[in-house]
Amino acid sequence: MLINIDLQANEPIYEQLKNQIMIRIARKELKPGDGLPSVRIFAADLGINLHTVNKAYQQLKQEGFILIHRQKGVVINPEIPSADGEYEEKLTRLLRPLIAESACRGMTEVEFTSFCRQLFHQLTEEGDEG
Amino acid sequence: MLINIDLQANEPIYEQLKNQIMIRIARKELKPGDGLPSVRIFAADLGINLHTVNKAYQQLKQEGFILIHRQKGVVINPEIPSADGEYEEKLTRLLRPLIAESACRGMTEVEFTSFCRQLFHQLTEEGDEG
DNA sequence: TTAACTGTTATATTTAAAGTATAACAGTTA
DNA sequence: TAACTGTTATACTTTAAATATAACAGTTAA
Repeated sequence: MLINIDLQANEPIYEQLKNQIMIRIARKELKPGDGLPSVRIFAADLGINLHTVNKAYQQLKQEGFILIHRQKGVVINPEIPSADGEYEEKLTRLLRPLIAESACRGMTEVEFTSFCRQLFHQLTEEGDEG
Repeated sequence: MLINIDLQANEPIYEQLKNQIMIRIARKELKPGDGLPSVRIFAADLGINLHTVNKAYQQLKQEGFILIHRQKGVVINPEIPSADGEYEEKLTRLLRPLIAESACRGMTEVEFTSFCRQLFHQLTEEGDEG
């Protein structure tokens, strides 16, 4: 698990952890059924507290990305819930300010969507680890 | 200035304010040279503190969206800085987690970019106020 | 059985950000 | 002079994030 955490960043550590794990699932560096470190091991590796890892795990579990078996450990969910109406609402809420600022700064619709397409590519096609 | 603020939301009030103003600039409901309420008036209208409005204004000024003349008030900047490398870095940092989660949830590149295109349209083409 | 490991829960504490409450200053305008 | 600007300063409360310990319940291997 090559995870980089920036302790100085504005973004909360547990959010960074969630994002890093989701990014690795998208890149297929983490595949369905793959295991994640225990909260204690992961916390020790990253030099952070056990509860911070646990908070990330609990939210990832709540959102359907991982399964937690009491003594078997943490595993990537083979059936991550598809994007539904609720998720699209969340996505809209988060994307709208980014699109607004980009438009204010002169980016066209084509420029913005091309930018997204390129990022999407990097996240799903790049790398040899998957 | 029809601005809606949700005092119960997780998103900080000054962030909501910044976003609402940027969205209205993108929609051309706010045009170059248009004035914004004074910090005191705006705060009173929204039922919040003067400093919260001031914080939003200071950041919008810092990012080039507004001009502040000491006694003349606050005005939409006619020359909002274009998207540069630094902005694209920020945009990448904010978009990557959204794209990763969308990919995990089965959205394709086409579906995601279409979603963005639609949102972009709503923000720049919709409404009669502009 | 014992020891070592899981996730989970509880409690207490520290730190930083967000927001509020007042107050004052300096400059402009009617 | 009075009323309005943005700005700055100080003090306070509330909340979220993160840490520090400790313990519990269940599993697994020695």
